[in-house]
Amino acid sequence: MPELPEVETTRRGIEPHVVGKTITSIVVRNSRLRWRVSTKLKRELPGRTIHTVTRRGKYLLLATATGTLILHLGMSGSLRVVDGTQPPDKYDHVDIVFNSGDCLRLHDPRRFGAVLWVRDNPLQHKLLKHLGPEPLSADFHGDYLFEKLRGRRRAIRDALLDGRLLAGVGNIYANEALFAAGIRPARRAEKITRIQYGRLALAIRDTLNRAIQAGGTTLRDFRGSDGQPGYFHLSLSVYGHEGEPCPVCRTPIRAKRLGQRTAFFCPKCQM
DNA sequence: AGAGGTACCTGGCAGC
DNA sequence: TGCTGCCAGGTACCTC
Repeated sequence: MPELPEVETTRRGIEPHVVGKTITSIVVRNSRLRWRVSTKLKRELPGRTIHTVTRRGKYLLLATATGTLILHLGMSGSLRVVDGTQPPDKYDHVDIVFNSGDCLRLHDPRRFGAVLWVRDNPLQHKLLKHLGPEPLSADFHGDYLFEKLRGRRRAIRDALLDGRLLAGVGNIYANEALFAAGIRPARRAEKITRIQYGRLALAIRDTLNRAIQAGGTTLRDFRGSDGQPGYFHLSLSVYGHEGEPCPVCRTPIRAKRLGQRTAFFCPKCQM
């Protein structure tokens, strides 16, 4: 589910409800997420106050004075702020309960998500340390892509999914941005010109920004922190639209297996 | 170093 | 209706 826009939508949704709140307890109903949820959380988090809620790539960082809670939503995770008395459902694996009576509830059917507690600088944690630039930041631009991908033979779609190149872009937005830039997903990175990379960087930024504005993309089960789905799926041009007409030229959209995941493109608009 | 495959897990859906 | 197989928004880790 969640790529950068969905995580950012979640961040904005929970921020006003958790900043300044003090944690009273942690409830772990199923500790078997991507990594086992540490029992340290129950000891160390009560009494801590959340100072900030930030995002790095697809990771959410809830900072306290003594450490940071790192949350990842995996493929199917979502976070909601609910009244602590509300009964959990089958996939509500972790609650972070606050002194206000509210709790931050992690729902994750596939359990690819993560909840980690780190005392040191979270940006130096091994999961975050090697992440590439934020696509919405000033240090991400076409020249960066051109320099980093010079001589690389891999498909551009695969390169865009690599968090070490660029943080937070997943399969949906990689495909959508490539469509907007007129570049085929299977195109070898080394064949793309500096000019085209300039267009691609702008397309990535624009696609992500528009998705955030729409509250993210809901394909199956994504819900924002208010329980509402995102609406960007209504704006998807190619992703999930195999056989349907290209919104620009009406040529049927094609789907192609690239590596382990499906790429979508317009054979006429994308070269 | 880079590329490719596997693994983690469940729900939904197409096809029979 | 029910079973089987395949697919899915992520990414660490392994082998070649």
